[in-house]
Amino acid sequence: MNIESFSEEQEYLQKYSIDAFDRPSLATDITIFSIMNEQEQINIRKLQKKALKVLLIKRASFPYKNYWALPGGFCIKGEDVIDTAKRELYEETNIQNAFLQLVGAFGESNRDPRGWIISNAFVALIDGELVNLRASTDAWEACWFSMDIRKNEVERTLSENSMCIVTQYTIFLKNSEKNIEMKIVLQEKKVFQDYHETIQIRIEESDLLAFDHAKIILTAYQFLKESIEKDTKAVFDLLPELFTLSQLQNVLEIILDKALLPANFRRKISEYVVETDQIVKHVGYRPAKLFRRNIRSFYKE
Amino acid sequence: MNIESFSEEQEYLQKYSIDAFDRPSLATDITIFSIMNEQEQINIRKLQKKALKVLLIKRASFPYKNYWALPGGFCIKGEDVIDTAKRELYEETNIQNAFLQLVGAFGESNRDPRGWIISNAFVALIDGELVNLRASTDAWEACWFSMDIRKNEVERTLSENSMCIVTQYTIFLKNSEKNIEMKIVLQEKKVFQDYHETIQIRIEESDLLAFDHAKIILTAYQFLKESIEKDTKAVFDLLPELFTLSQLQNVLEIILDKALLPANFRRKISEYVVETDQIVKHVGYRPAKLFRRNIRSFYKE
DNA sequence: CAAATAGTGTCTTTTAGACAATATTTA
DNA sequence: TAAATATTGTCTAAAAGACACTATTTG
Repeated sequence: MNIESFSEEQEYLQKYSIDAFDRPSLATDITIFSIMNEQEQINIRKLQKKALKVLLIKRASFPYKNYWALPGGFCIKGEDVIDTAKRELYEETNIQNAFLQLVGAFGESNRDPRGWIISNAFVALIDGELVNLRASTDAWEACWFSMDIRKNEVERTLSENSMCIVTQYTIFLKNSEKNIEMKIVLQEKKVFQDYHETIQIRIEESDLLAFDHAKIILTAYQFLKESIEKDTKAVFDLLPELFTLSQLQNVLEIILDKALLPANFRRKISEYVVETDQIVKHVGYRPAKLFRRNIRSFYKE
Repeated sequence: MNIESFSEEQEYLQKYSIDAFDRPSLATDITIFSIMNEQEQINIRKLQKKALKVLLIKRASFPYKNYWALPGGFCIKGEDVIDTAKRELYEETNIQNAFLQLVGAFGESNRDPRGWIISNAFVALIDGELVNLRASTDAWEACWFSMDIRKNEVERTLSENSMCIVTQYTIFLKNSEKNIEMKIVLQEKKVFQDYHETIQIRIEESDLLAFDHAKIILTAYQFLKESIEKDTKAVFDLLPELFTLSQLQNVLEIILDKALLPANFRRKISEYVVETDQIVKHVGYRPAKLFRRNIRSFYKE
């Protein structure tokens, strides 16, 4: 840039007022998924049942006071969006070091009664057993909800060059200790026309979930499922450093929502794991070897 | 919600001032990729060479006056983020109906000299031949740049439980008619430590590209490549309604950056396409059949 | 007919799926 | 030793890769 245009630019910037246009508040919402034990162990002779869980926080203030919501909060000046997400997540739940991925921008005009608030939604998979959630106080109450999601195709029209699929999703969120159960219903409409695809999600029933968080959770879930379907390796984020192959298989089965045959499963993931010399202890049956990820296999080329 | 808490909430909202906190301006930037003819046909007896292209706009005002930038602009109140992207894209380039996908949120504090401006970046693949770009004026000048990207591993350290890979990307952007060439250099650092991955991209050399758009373009390119590697079907967005299998193969080869064998390629994509009774005309060699997508194969289950 | 691209057939290798069998531990 | 899970071996089917071949059009 030459000198003239530099000073011209300086002048321009001095006159520039960022307040000339309306600005939104920018927030983040984070969907944290984990695969955890369904409940306390009943039979020591049996393997623990596991379930997909999502982390929610009870809102202590308006709007949606006493409703449940995703952790998250507003961007602070000078902070990159993902750093906002990390900070809020830590403040509200005590989770650090999650690998956050952006899954969507939610900006429908009526999504927040306080005004024009746009949310960038992130998702992360973590091993929930490793986290000590912040203790509940009057202001905070974070807890895990088991998540059961059911898909039901409502309508499908197909022609040579267009199609429309309407799917209804029913999500059950449940926390047994607190005896809370929620039923969320959403409708997704996928339209393909003029060689162009559009997807819309509408909340039909939101129960005790605040804002448009039902929509965010569904989007995050679809993101999780697709990323693991396309690349199995993403599943390791859900596991501790050391794990057994059955644990790994179980986690994968829950997300993919289908059973896998041990022999085939083991063959397939063998390159991603390394055997350690450690073994699971105190189980009422043959103990399994502990494995860890094979980092080399992740980053080879 | 009962009556009391409803009126309590109303009261809260009346007192609530959205101006209590600093807010960012929210912008969108859209990376449009296309696979187009490299230049005018020279030899009618030969197939046209094609290349990956990206759409840029010359900035007519400060900041970065006379630099090239991605199409995009600021969110208007009441508008969802993706609608901003669609509107700006149409206004600046005349493109409609692109399938936009969110690829990242860019909010580094120094990314825009005007102040705190966060950008949600979208990517779309289109068939550039179908678009009549808005004619250039004093204010607008949109044009396609061929994009050549080179990857070079600078450093790799691997241990049992951590790793660091530094990769340098050099991007050449070129428009022959206007005789513009740009060379962009970026460095990507991938670190895996404590069972947790982080990725950072730094611009080393940005040439005539405005803002942090070099970073956005690289991110969008990686997104494009990965989505097509994971699911071939995404490639159809880059093609017109009717296409030959060689065109399809060529497009795929450019993105995946590797050669494919015709027989195997055809077998693999056969379920996604339907033969039409039309044929390519005016070519100096055996004309190819024209195909279109098989929508049924996209949405079967 | 030569050049150039379009399109097919088939063999081999790799990967995925199914299923049966064996191994190890503890109540 | 019975119950429960861990682990391995092998057959089969499907998908991916390699390569040679034939077909069609136009200058």
